[in-house]
Order: sequence, then C-alpha cells, then structure tokens
Amino acid sequence: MAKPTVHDIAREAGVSLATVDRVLNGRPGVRANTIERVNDAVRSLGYVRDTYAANLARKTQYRFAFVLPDGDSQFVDTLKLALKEAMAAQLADRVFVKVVPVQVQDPHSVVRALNSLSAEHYDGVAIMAPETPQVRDAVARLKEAGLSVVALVSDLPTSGRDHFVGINNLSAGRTAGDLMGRFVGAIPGKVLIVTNSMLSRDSIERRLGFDEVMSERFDHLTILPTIESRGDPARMEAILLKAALAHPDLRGVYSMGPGNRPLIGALRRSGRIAELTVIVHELTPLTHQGLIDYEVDAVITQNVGHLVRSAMRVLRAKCDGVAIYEAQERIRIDIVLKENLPT
Amino acid sequence: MAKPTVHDIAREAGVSLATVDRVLNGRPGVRANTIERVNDAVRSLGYVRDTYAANLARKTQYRFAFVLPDGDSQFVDTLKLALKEAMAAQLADRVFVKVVPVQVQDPHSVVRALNSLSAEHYDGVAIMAPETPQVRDAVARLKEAGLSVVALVSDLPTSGRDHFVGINNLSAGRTAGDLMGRFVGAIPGKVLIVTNSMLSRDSIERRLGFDEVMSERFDHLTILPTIESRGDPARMEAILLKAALAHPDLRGVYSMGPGNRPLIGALRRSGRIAELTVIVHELTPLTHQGLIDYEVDAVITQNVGHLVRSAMRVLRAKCDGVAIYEAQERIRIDIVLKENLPT
DNA sequence: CATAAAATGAGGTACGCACCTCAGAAATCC
DNA sequence: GGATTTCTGAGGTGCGTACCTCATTTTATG
Repeated sequence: MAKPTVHDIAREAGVSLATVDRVLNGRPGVRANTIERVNDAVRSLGYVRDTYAANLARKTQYRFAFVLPDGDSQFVDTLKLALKEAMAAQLADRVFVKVVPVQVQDPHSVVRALNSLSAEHYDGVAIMAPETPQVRDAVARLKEAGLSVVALVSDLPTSGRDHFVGINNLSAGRTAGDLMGRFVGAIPGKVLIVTNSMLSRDSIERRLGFDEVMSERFDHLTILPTIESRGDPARMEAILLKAALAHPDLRGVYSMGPGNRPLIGALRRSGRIAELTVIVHELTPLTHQGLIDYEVDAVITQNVGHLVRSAMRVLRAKCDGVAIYEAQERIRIDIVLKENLPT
Repeated sequence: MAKPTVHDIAREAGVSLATVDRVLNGRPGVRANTIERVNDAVRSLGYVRDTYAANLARKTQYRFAFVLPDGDSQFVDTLKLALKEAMAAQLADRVFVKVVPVQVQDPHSVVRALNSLSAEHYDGVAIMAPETPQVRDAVARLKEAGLSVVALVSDLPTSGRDHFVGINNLSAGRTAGDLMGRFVGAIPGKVLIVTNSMLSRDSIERRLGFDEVMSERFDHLTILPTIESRGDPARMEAILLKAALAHPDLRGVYSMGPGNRPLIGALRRSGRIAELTVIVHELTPLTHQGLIDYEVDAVITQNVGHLVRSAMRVLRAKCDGVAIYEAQERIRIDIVLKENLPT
C-alpha cells in the first residue's frame, strides 16, 4: 500500500540492494537477465524513484542556462523578471539558473553562446532564438553532449530539442483574427498587419492563422499588405503613420510581434487610435498601459511565469528521466482585455 | 555560498543542533533569548528549510480533504478530473487527497462533512461551498483544531480561512460586460442575465461588475430583469424561452453560474441562438462544444488545473509554515473563444 | 543556599536514495 | 578442471532534516 522503495524491489526481484541500485542508475556489471528481473519488479510494484531523496543523496544541483535575447525588448524583460522570481522560489529546490544574453539577430552570437555551454557546467538549456540552420546544428550538438534542451517561446523543430515551451502560433493568429472580426463589427473596412519580419516562423504562423479566420468568417474586411519594420522603429513609425492616414476606412491593426512602442506612437500621432481596433501580442508594461488607456483593445499573450516555470519543470523532468505532466505544460493563449488585466 | 543547513545555524548562533531543532519546530524548552539568537542566525544566513529532506525525515504524508459539491455539475466534474490528475502527479510528493462530497444546497450536510474532518486524519482542507453562517463557524472550528483551510472557487471571507483560491468575481463580471458590449456592437438592444440564485455571493459580485461596465461604456444596451433558475432546469428553460421570444431586440445573454445546459437548450429552441451573443462561465465539455458550434460566443473561466494545484501548493505551504509565492497563486480570469480553446 | 525545574548539549536513529568498496559466488574460457 | 573474468551481496557513508534520550549546565524557587 505504501510507496515502494528500493528495498521492496530488491526483495521482490530476489536480488540485493546494490544490484537494484546498479540497474536503476545504469551502472555496469549486471547480467541482462538480472536487469530484466529488477525492471519487472519495478513495474509490478509501481516503483517511482523519489527524486528529492535522490537529489539529496546525490547532492547535485540542476544547472540550467537560459539563452535569451539581449537588447531592450519589454517582453524579454518581463520574461527575465519572471525567471528571477522563479529562481528565488526554486532556490530551495536545488536549481541554479544562469541567463545567457545573445544577439538574436546574429546567428553566430547564438551559436557561440550555445557552444560555450558544456555538459560539465550545465544540465539543461532553454533557448529563445530564431530558427536558423546554424542554431539547429548547435542544438543538436548540445543534445549529443547530453544536455536537455527546450525551445522557449519560439520553436526549433527538427533541431532535436526535447520540448517546446510556448503557444501554438497558428492558434494565436486565429484568435487575433476572431477578436478582430468581432470587435470591428459588421461594417466593411480594412485591416493592417504589422510585424518585425515576415521571415520568422512565428510571424508566418500567426499571419496564416489570422488570414484563415478572416477569410472564413469576416470576409467583409480587407487585409492590407503587411508592414515590416525590420527592426527599425523609425521606419515602422513612418510607414504606419502614412498607412493610417491613407486609408480612411481602416478599422483595425494587428501587430504580430515586438515593436509595439513605435506602433502605438504612430497610431496616436495619426489621431485615429481611439476608433481603431488594435490587437497586439505580449502583455508588457506598455501594452498593459495601452489597455488601460483604451488605446489597445486586446492583448494576446502567454503567461511569462508559466513559461519559465514550465521550462524549468520540463528541464528537470528530462534530467531526471521522468515523464512530463503534459496537461500542466501546455501553455495557453491568453486573451487580455482591460477588464481582466491581472492585478 | 552554498545552501546553509541547520548545522550552519547552530554554529552561527552558538547553540547545539538540538536547540536549533527545537526552535525551528516550535518545540518547548528554549529560553526566549536563545530563540531570538537562533532566529537571527536563520535570517542572517538566509536559511530555508529543505522541505523535502524534512518530509523524508518526518515520513509523513500531507493529508488533504477536498470538500466538493455532489451532484451533476459539469464544472465540478472537470474539477474532480483535474484533482485526480494532480493527485497522480503529486503522489510522488507525499500528498494524500480525499474527496468529500457534500450537498451544497444543504448547509447541514456541509457542516457535518466539515465536522467529520479531524486534525488526527487531515492536515488541510479545501472547501467549495456557499457561504453560510453555519459553514463559517465550522471553518473556524477547523482552523482552531489546527487544520489549514482554503476556500475554493467561492470565497468564505470572515471565516478565518487561510487563503482563497479562485478568481475575482467582480472582475469576471466586468470582463463579461466588456465582451458583451464589444461583441454585440453599436446597435441598441437588450441583454438578458441568468443565474441560479442571486443570493450567492459569486452571482452578486459578477452581476455588479457586469452592470458597472455596461453603464460605463455600453449604455445603449438595456439589461432585462435577471432570470433565476433556483436550481430548477425546467423552470429556467421555460422562462428563458419566453423571454427570448418576447424581446425581438434581445442581443445577448450572460449566464453567471451553473445551468448552461437548459440555457443552451432554450436558446436553441427559440431559434435565435446564432444571432445572440452568448457569454457563459466555466469551460466544460458542454460549453466547449458550444464554442465549436458557434452557439456560445465566449466562455469566461478559471483553469481547473491551476485551481487544484494552487490549492494544494497553498495547503502544503501553510502546513510547512512557509510563505506562499503570491504571483503563482493568483488565478487568472481566462477568456476562451473558439479559436483559443485549449487542445 | 539547597533543591527543584528549566534549558541546553551530545549523540543516536531514521527517512530513501546514490555511490563506494571488497569479498565471494557464478559463469566463461582454455 | 583450474584459472580468469564477470556478477552479485553485504555493508558502509552521507545528504538535510526530524525526533528521541540522557546527561549536564543554568536559572528560578522556596
């Protein structure tokens, strides 16, 4: 009835504690036959290793690196803040976290950072960086070296990462489309989409989802050509202002990525921000204030606290070789309006 | 640099291990003066008890009771399901949970259940039940007996409960109002509110929030007198059907509590469900399907997984006498549309 | 000041596990 | 069948904590 321990397994399998230990920890010196006996006992008794006792005995720490974009992104800042909080809370749980800042626009910077993470100093890595062939290779190398790797916010499929912690961007785009269509209402008009770059996988997926919903359910709205800022706020602001003034029947603006500051600035300058339905991504101090001021109508976001905690849980589980609790690790797409802003 | 242990504290405070232990575990036989010295050492070294090692040594289980409404509420069912999953995941963490079903409409049933929970068999209790004087007293008794108590979903203020795990219902109502106003659009019309009973604290608060937002921002919409089902589905269905047919300019329906099945049934029968903006609470199989079928426009919900996990974390923290990590325990108000339904 | 009472120290055991050593048993090889 | 190699058992130690006992010191009490 009580939780089975290694002693119970030893008894059940008719072997000694030492042998159970060898099997459980993959140490050599056990006949295949005996290994089977032990594993059978584990299964039949439903033994699960007490990871806390194990860590206590092993006196290890989990050493994780979080590779995050450097620079002044409010989203990354809130992410870092959440990470800091989580670290404080997890300190008791033998988790050591190091933040590694990288210049995400430069794949070499990312690769250099990843290559600097050896299995000697780290047990796992969480990476938030755009998908490039170089990064994929570097991740594969980390995996090979025995590190656990999770992709954070932005997925790195085919890189061999253990897990992706983040939202489904197709659904995020569809959600934005749903809200846009409903908020704008039945009157025909135009919708503007802005992004940093249409090359990133996230933007492509969000755009795809948005388009799907618009054509399925709101075809009285016309989508204008996408505005790409390419990381240049001034450029973004200028083009946006021009577009806002050029289309008197513009009804809504959907911003798919970072760069909400120049967006809001331009819309304000155009004098039309109040009448437009503005939907952006990621809840940050800026977008939070935007909601309060009725300048932003909806924010589609992912809870940064959940992101970092999920990343840590998954990394720990991978290190322990334990199955993850899927339902808990699914990051939801949050819709935030003025009224349900978290307090 | 390394994590301080009880040994470090003993050395720092200039006392023996036994004394540190007495202080940390509140055992008697230590002079006030000495207690202070130990506590100072704890503070200055930043000692945090390793709860896992502690539990290992204490070889206790956390024994929690979840007092939940009996009967066929889909919301409670999903809550129970989440509880079951959480139990499976927490089994490794020495948590034992017992579900105690009660007839919530009968305060005596609740009180009887609560009184049956002795400190001998339980360390903490999570309660989901309406607030009545009898229940308040029973909770106070539990606290007195040394149990940790959290109110779940529905708060029990002034009962002395340690914590409330659930959403802010005023904000939930405001959020519903915000969505209703935006989804319905600029055309004047009427809005219907239905609930089980306007006597429950939750309904009152949601209604208050909804009204606030409607009068602040959407005063072209008129709110019809509230329909109360009083737990009678047939009655609800009949009144609702009548109301839906009596007001051709009805634009939206807001359901504040349980009883979504007769609601949707009546609206379907009225033939107007597609044109109405329907906003309900709690994501269940029924409302999930309603979103998919375009019968329900938005669901305002709280994540049951978070609810139970938060309740467990809080109960554990209270039992350990450890501070809770506020940010993680704040239950958000989730807005679910067809497009961001969790997969 | 003697004595009882309270406070403290020293030390042990246990929890479930990892990791180590060494001796002895079993299997394999020539 | 003896020598060698491969397995296995018995046992110990330590991780950070709880909880227990028993002696000893300190403090309060009459």
